Amino acid sequence: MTVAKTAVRKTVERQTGVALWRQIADRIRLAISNGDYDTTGMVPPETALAQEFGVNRHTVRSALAALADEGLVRAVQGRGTLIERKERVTYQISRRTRFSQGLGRQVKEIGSRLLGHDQVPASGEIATALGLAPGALLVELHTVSSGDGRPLSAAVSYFPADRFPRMAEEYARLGSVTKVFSAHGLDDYVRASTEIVARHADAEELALLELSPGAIVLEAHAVNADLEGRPVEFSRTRFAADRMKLRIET
Amino acid sequence: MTVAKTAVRKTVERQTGVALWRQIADRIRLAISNGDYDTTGMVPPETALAQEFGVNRHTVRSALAALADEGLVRAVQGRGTLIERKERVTYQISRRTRFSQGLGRQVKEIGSRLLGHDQVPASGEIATALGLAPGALLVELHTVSSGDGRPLSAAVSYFPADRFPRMAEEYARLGSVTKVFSAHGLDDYVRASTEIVARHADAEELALLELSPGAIVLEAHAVNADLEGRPVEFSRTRFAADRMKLRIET
DNA sequence: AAAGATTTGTCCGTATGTATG
DNA sequence: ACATACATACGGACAAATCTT
Repeated sequence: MTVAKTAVRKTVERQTGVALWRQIADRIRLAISNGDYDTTGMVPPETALAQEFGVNRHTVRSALAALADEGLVRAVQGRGTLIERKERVTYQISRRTRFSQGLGRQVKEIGSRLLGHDQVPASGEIATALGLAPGALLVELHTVSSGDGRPLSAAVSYFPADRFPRMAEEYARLGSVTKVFSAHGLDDYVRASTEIVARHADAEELALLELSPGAIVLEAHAVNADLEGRPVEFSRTRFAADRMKLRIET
Repeated sequence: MTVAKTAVRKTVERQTGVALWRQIADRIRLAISNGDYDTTGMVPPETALAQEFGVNRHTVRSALAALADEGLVRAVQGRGTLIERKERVTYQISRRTRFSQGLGRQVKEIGSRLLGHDQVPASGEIATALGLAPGALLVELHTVSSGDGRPLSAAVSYFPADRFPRMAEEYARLGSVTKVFSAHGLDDYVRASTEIVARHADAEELALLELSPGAIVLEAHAVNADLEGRPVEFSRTRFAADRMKLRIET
């Protein structure tokens, strides 16, 4: 191919504060989720991986041990390293985005846990997004959602308290924002806008999403509105980036 | 908030393959982009940071040195460590997404560099996305785009060779896919779908986007189609995550 | 069934990077 | 700048489990 030659190392980088075994674990995880090893259902032999990445076999073993610890692969002596789980869950963003709905076909069991709730005054970005005067009362929900036992996202959601006074209690009972909206007489709503940023997870997110340090989160700020265009929800959702893919239909 | 005085390193962890200085650099970078230090425009003193994170001052110095190397902060003897503030550029994704258009209002100067081009047979995901039989000829473009001299994205784009035979040459001349489409008689097109994944940058991306090791890229796979719904472009764009925000209008 | 090849598991030692004081 | 402790990475050798011939 006619590409200008750049002095690019095809191998992993050293002395960067990120251990080689972790960089290699990241690359193998990506290859697995890309389906690169689907023909065999196994990771290539340690010696082959060591050669591919230009490192010692021990280093590859450290990487595979980390992936085994995540439950992504399982090593069997004499046979190889089997892939246990490869799928990234796709989260679809469209005008009719519903959290649980799209996920239902991809995982057997969806979990929604309410970590806590509060009443807070609107301010700044949230007040603007919801079209409220600063100081208007909001219901704040902290939730974690998981698929087949693996945490997928941690969210903080805000709702106008005057319109959805029983939000927290109903959510604890129903486990779905869509159902609580229904219980408050709002039968339909649409996604107005979504903003997405990627960054390293902070300590709280590492704990909530059961991630290891250096992990990445996709943070989405979303506004949902009723059919008259009045905003009904502002949410800040942190997705575990290595377990999720976002799909946007336009 | 009430925090225990002996906050013993709840925030950073050891033996995880990520050096403490890098974990701390990540946290300071996040705090800067959150605007936590906006009142002073400076990072707190090294001793304060060392105490906050429960690490030795040497470790904090390593973290700050890394951030200075990125150009995010500048240490001045006797004064402190000054923040060189940089805003995230917003990239808007909608049915009418045009790369250069939305960026124009946010940066003074947009740069588009053609790294190379090739003719390749369609296969796998790309053939599917473009609705072509495997083996159909494609034009492949490698490009890097920047705003005010900072690299923002690196893309590999594919176009049906029979419909856009002069794609590579015209792009080199016009510097915009939209203009080349026009030159081939395609006056309008729409974004059909976009899939987004976040991951660590590989060695090639670190070089192309001038990132430091451990940096994050947002990878978007997009399909553009003409008004009859026939796909005209498949692109795989890697955005420098710490310089970009994606906005989705639905 | 036996032998050899392949692949993961474990042990030794050495050099360098990271973190503290 | 120095000293100390631990994590990371490398190299080699061999054992144990599995598959192929």
